[in-house]
Amino acid sequence: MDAAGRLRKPRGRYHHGDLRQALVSTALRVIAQDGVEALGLRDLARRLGVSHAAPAHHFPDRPALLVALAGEGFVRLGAALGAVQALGARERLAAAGRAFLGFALDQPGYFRAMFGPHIARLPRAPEKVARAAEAGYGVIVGAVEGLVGAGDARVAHLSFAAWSLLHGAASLFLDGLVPLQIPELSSRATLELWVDRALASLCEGLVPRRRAPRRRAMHRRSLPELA
Amino acid sequence: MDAAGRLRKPRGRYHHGDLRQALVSTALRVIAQDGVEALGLRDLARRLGVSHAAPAHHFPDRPALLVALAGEGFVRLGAALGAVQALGARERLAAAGRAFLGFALDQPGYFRAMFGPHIARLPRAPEKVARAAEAGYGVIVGAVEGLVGAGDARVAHLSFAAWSLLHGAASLFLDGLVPLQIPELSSRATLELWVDRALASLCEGLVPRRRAPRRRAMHRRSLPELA
DNA sequence: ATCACAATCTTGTCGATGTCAAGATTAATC
DNA sequence: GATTAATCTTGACATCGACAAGATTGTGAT
Repeated sequence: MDAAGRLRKPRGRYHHGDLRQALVSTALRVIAQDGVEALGLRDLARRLGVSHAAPAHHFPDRPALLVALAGEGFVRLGAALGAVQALGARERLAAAGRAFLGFALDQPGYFRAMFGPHIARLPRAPEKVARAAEAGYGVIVGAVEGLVGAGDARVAHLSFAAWSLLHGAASLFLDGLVPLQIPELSSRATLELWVDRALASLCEGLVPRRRAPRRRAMHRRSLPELA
Repeated sequence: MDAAGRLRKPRGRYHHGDLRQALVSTALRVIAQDGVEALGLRDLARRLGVSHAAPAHHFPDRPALLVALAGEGFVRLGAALGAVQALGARERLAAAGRAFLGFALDQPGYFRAMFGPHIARLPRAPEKVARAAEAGYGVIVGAVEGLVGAGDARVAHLSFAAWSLLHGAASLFLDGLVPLQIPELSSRATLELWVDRALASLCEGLVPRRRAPRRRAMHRRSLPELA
């Protein structure tokens, strides 16, 4: 097998040599460019110069390929988030946020495969994905615990808020829903800065640095319309 | 035409009578249950007791149906958000957040059609969708302006943070990615409460109520890994 | 009333897809 | 070097979105 990252199969050869890896990387490129919906097995085979049924020998069906992508994606995200663990309690959450957002923007293929709307309906994925996602989420929770102390009731709140914020920002940006509305946010650097500030604001609001009179109140406002 | 909300075509009749509306409402049900990917024109026709080519007379192709759903969804979301405008500046943002989240949870079909990853790639949609989404986003911006004053540099930051938070929370919940990780969040009421608190925390952090020494600093921490 | 026209629905077809089955070719192992 | 396993190919089938052409029904002018 050749060391070079060849994708298309040479015309003479019968075997591709590294079809599985080629399928994965090409699928990631397709998803990054045109979304999960645009991913087709026959199309992949065509791009790689291989017969339409060849992919089936590496991934039994389309869902299996997506599950494999999501699984590898979670491993990579876990690695990126794990590197944050070494940091001090004060900077860990901010670093985790930057790592998450950076992963989403750098690897949109993985991100979409991991967090797309299809993921919950993927056969065989839920348990595996849930466990892997839990690991990533655990890093966020750990960082928050380092901030407010483990066992604090605010841990769950702040973790979830941070997770939602990061997921929302990444999704909006990747799906092209942000630049249309907020011209300032067309650049990636601005997005990262703003998310960084928003995360800091969240902490500031939920766990004020100055010893303010510990008011976890402010929520006794009325809930108008929703039950 | 019968007033009752009939869906399937009576066996004797040649015309359905209200096929367009039946297509829309059935499509919403399908999307709410199984996602946008599961939406098929032939499947819809089958459910409604109509030939496989009948839908084409109301929606030329699949993207057109999705665009129509997204369009109507934006109208409804706009109405829900518009009702917030009457409120006082202090409560407007929280109310807008609850309205947005309530819409997403009550109308998951519309929400997915509006904010799914496909939306940016939908032909003819971008301009229309962008304008409609801008209107909804404008309500958020307006509410924030009522809080910190128009022209304030923090308006854009806080608006974007709130939007990301709401979008992320709604997406995670609808895609089944939350309950697996955070058992407390299996109930909708808890989700709404937590989002409400998170939104309040965001405000608290970015625009402190007490006259704290205006420190928009805290961002001079180093940016370790990302460029 | 009736006639023409437009709207609506049906049947038939085409190319493309995912999946399965069976055979061909190459690599690996004893 | 022969046998076995892995890999790839060809062929087929059901299903899908889309197009074309014909059938049926509602509408409006005369």
